Amino acid sequence: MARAATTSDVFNAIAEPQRREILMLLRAGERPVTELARELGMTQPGASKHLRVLREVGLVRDRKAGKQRLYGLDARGLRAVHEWTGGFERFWNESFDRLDAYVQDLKQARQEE
Amino acid sequence: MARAATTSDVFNAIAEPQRREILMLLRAGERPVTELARELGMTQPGASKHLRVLREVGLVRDRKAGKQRLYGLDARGLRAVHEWTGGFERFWNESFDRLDAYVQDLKQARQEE
DNA sequence: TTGACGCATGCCGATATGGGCATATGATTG
DNA sequence: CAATCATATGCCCATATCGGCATGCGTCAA
Repeated sequence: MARAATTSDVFNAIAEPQRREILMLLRAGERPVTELARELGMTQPGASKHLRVLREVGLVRDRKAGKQRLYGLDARGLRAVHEWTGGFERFWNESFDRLDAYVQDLKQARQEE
Repeated sequence: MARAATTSDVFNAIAEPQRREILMLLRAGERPVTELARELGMTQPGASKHLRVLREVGLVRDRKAGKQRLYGLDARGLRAVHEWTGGFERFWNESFDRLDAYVQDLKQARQEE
C-alpha cells in the first residue's frame, strides 16, 4: 500500500502547505483561480490541482461566473480537525509537568548507569 | 517534487489515521511498542515506524525502561493545528448563510440561461 | 556465554504525490 | 465562425509513502 490519497479526508487535504494558504486566502472571500495562483505565486494548473483536492474533500465550493470560476470557502470540514485536536487540550496544558517528570526519569536513569 | 515528508510538520504526521489512533491511545498513558501494536492490530515494525514519525515531529517522546521503550504523549504540537483550524471557526458557523447565498446564486444563474 | 525478548532498521513493491509543460475544454467577444 | 480568455486535464518525472518481511542490536535472565 502507499500513502493515503490527499482526497481521502480533510486531514490529508490540509497536510499540504499551499492548500492551507489557499484556505486562508479564501477567508477574505471568493476568488477566481488565476487570482489565487497569482497571490500564492504558483502556476494556474498548480492552483487548479490544489483546488480540486480541496473541492473533493468539501473544503471549497466553486461557482461559475461567466468565463471565470469562483472558489469559495466551506470551512465546515475543518471543524472535525479542530475538535479532534481539541481532545488533547488538557494534555498540552499538562505537558510541562509531564516533561518535568520525564526529566526526572532521565536523571535517575543516568545515575543508574 | 513529491509529496512532503510525513515528518515535515505536525499536519503531515497526523494525516495518517493509524498515527492519530496512536496519539489517542497514548492519552491513557505511556505504553511500550508491542502493546501499542497489539491494541491497534498492527505489526511491531509498523508501530515502530509510525512512532518514529510522531517522535520526529515531537508529538511523542520515548523513554527506555529496561528491555522496553515506553512512548508517551507530548501533545503540545497539536496546539498549532487546533489554533490554525480555530481561525476558521467563524466561517463554519457562517456556512449555512453562505450556502444559502450560494444557492441563490445558482438559481439566478439558472434563470439567466 | 547463550538464549530469549523488545524494538529499530533495511529492503522491497505498489502507489500517490506535486511540479512543469502542453493541451483540451468552455465561455465570451468580435 | 474565429480568436481569445479562464480553467481543467493529461503526461512525465523524482520522490516519499506504507506495509510486509527479515534481520540487526541492545538488554535481561539462566
